[in-house]
Amino acid sequence: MQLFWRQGYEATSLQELLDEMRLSKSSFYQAFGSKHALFGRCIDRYRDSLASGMQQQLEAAPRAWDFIAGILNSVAGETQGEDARRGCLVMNTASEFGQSDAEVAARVKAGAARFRKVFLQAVKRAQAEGDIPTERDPGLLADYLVTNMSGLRTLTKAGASAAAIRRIAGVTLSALR
Amino acid sequence: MQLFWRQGYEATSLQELLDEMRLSKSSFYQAFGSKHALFGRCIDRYRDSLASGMQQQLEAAPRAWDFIAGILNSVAGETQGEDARRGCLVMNTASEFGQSDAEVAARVKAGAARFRKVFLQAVKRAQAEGDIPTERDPGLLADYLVTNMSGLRTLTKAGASAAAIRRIAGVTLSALR
DNA sequence: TTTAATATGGACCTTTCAGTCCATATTTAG
DNA sequence: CTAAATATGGACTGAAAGGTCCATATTAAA
Repeated sequence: MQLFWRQGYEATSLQELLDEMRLSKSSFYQAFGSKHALFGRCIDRYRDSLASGMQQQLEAAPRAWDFIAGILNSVAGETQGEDARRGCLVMNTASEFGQSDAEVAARVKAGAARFRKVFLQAVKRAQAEGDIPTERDPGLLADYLVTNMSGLRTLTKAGASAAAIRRIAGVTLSALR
Repeated sequence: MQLFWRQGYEATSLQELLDEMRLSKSSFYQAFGSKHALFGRCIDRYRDSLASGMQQQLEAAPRAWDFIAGILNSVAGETQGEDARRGCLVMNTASEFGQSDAEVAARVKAGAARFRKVFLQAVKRAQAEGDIPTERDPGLLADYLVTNMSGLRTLTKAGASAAAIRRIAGVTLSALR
């Protein structure tokens, strides 16, 4: 999953996967069937672990607004360190595959839907807490947040600085009020 | 350029390029040197032609605001037709390469900067025309617009409908007022 | 301890990848 | 018309791609 996340599907060779997993080819094919099948499971795992992590963060946040602002600003932190600028596996995959592979496209859609769901809860709670006007459509704002997370991460890949990301995230947030 | 745009760099084979260009291998290598070199020129060409097209649209628009709204909403149209959901070559390349290839990264950065420049002009004119408050930082809003264009196009690749794109674009626009 | 089931290493397969090379056409210049 | 320069087709290369297969280890059960 880490390799696919960092490099994408095509750019990750079977050999790299074997080396990283410390597995022989036969063990690999017995366990996973194919590179493509493993990739599918990686997307699923990524989606589940990221979504549940977000969920926990949301539940732990004193205010849903803090969660939303925190998630958007956290992209700034992804410009530094070991695994900098690797983006989001689901959106990276959307970009690499588009609609060319039906199975992959379905997984991407499911991933986007999961992330949207967390944002939807967050927006609704923020509305209940008085931080977002109740007349705004929470589903639409959730879509908007997914869009902006994706956009911010792509800008990160394009070389944007942490400071730039934080400033743009501020504008994104301002649309919710 | 069309092939790289639709499929990305790795996923486009030399053979596909030769077929599309109706060129033999020797002619190709004499003319372009390598697949990588051609790719670089494609990015440059894409950047120049897209940026100048945007510039023209901006100049032709009765109000800069119409241009901004039009560009954002035009992504909705990219969900249908022949070349649907191929995104933006520059941002697709940002996603595929990240910072892994210095030469490519520089070209991506130059591309993003060009698009930002057009948006910057547009925002400034829209401020002069009274459609965007003058106290807003035009450079920041330009960055925000690039971010949202990228995000909308990635959502397109993830399978979002034209209607969804238009609604999200509406939220994006609302942050400018 | 013997037998059955599972796991694994490594050789091998075909295909495709980007890229090179050279002999032959074709074009341009004098 | 000739000679030089350029363009091109096609054979060829080595490397790497994903994937298969089988004989040998290893483990678990009786």
